[in-house]
Amino acid sequence: MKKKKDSSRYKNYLFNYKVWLSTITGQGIIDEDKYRILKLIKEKGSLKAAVKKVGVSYRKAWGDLKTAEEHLGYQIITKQRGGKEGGTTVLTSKGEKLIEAYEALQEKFDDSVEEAFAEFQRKIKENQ
Amino acid sequence: MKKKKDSSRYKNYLFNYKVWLSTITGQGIIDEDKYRILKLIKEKGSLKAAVKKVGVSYRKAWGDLKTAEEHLGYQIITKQRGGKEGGTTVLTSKGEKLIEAYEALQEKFDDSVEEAFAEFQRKIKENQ
DNA sequence: TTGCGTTGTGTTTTAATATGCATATCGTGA
DNA sequence: TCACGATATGCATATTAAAACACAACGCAA
Repeated sequence: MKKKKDSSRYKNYLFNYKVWLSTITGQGIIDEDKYRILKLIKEKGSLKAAVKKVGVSYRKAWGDLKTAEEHLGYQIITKQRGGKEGGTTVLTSKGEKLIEAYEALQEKFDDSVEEAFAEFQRKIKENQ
Repeated sequence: MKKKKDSSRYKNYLFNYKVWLSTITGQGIIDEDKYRILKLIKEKGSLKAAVKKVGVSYRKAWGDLKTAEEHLGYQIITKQRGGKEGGTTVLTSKGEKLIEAYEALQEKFDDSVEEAFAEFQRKIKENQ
């Protein structure tokens, strides 16, 4: 049995919300999972270790990162096969900028939507 | 070949975002599709007509609405079989409140995240 | 030169969702 | 009382995304 992963941003309300970014053609750029993987790559220097912790398959994460790079038009990670450790994956400086931008975005979202959520809930509550 | 439906909220940026609400246990309450269906029910008085326009199967929409009602704890639509037209589906007043609250939420999102998006994009642009 | 551990990638399997189909139920109006 | 058209719902099929699997490729270190 696989544990169910949920990348929602939990709020102090009855409801969740999720946000993710994609290109206008629908290609995924970054979401909570990919963000966590990138953070762990930065920490561990290994994609394999990162996906294990996040609980997503290596195959999928590898493909997702490749897709994201293609659509961004630049590399966010640099990978190496072989060597003492078997190989490594590290963030490029652009990759670091990406996660910083994503963090800032999430922070702004958290702040700015709080009121919207509170109001939604208040309106829904009137229905009880 | 089925046409791919996308319930993203398109912005004047390179990116999209999607928002949807669920209970904290992950049960879907409302998203863009369900919102559109409810609007069309209000307009047409028919679930069948609504799902046709939105492009989702009657079977699914019917089940989703039922689930949403179970988790909200009240009815958002009232349905009738038989009669001149074969049957009808209309919104309850609580259903109307729900879509109003959802509209207000989306509006607030649109307003409040605009700045966050702009800043994200500005940061990402530095990467080019 | 062999083994190790990780990246790289196609193929197969599995699981989750949605669709499609079949058929019952109902209420009006002809 | 019969046909119509929409709702109601189980079930079988199809679709899709993800996971699992299986190896190849690589480079260091013993």
